[in-house]
Amino acid sequence: MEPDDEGSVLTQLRRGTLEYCVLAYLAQGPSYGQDIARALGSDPVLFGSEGTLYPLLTRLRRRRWVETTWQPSPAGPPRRYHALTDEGRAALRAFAQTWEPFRAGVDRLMKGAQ
Amino acid sequence: MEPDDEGSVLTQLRRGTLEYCVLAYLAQGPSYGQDIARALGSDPVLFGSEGTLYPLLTRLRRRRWVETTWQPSPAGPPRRYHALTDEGRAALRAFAQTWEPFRAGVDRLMKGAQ
DNA sequence: ACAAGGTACCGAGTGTCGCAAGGTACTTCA
DNA sequence: TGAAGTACCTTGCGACACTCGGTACCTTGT
Repeated sequence: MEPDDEGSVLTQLRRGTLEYCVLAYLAQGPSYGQDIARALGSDPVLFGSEGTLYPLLTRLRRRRWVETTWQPSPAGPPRRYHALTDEGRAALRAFAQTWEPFRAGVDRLMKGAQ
Repeated sequence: MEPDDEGSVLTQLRRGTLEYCVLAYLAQGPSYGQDIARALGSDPVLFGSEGTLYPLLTRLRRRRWVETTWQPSPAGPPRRYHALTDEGRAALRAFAQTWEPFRAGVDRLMKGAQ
């Protein structure tokens, strides 16, 4: 893929934030893969493809930031619901405190560049 | 390294933005490696170590976003000055237009998570 | 009954890029 | 002459978003 393709700029931007975006979405209530993909995908800026999501969710599970339960679907195969743990909430708060000054720093530099 | 270490969160955040931060700094005037490192390093949020910078500058040069000239230093080895090209300025503008909605999207999700 | 299509989950392989550590070279000054 | 400061550069590594491909479940139409 071309390195100066705009898509790849977004790809790089999403690194490190995507998993916290998922956490933030889960903070509003438990959800399952396809729903998360649709929700974050509705803002095409935040989320690329579904193939990204499942490895990410596995990572969150391994870190015990989410706990999962299988639940039957009204129509279709069962869904794996992901619920934030206390550790997950703490990680999300920690991220928010890192994100804030970072975003401020980038904004300041960008503003100075015009 | 611990995955929930705060340093590594920043490392991931910097991906994709760091090179545009350098471009933004260069938009204020040509500069050389050590000076860029000091300038961005003064905000410890944006910049980690010097080892990151030179590969990054090489990348910018290869994409013709900067042009370099060697100039003698008042004291010490010669410095390689990096100046933004028109292409570099265009890339910076394009990034600013990608960054804006991205940052807005993350902010919105983070705000909704409390 | 059984094929087709929608829903849902998952994994292997790839490439990019920030980082740590280590290395080279030039200049000045004691 | 050797130590200290400045400046540039490379190697090896790890994290993670992405692409592509695959499996399984359930409903519906014929």
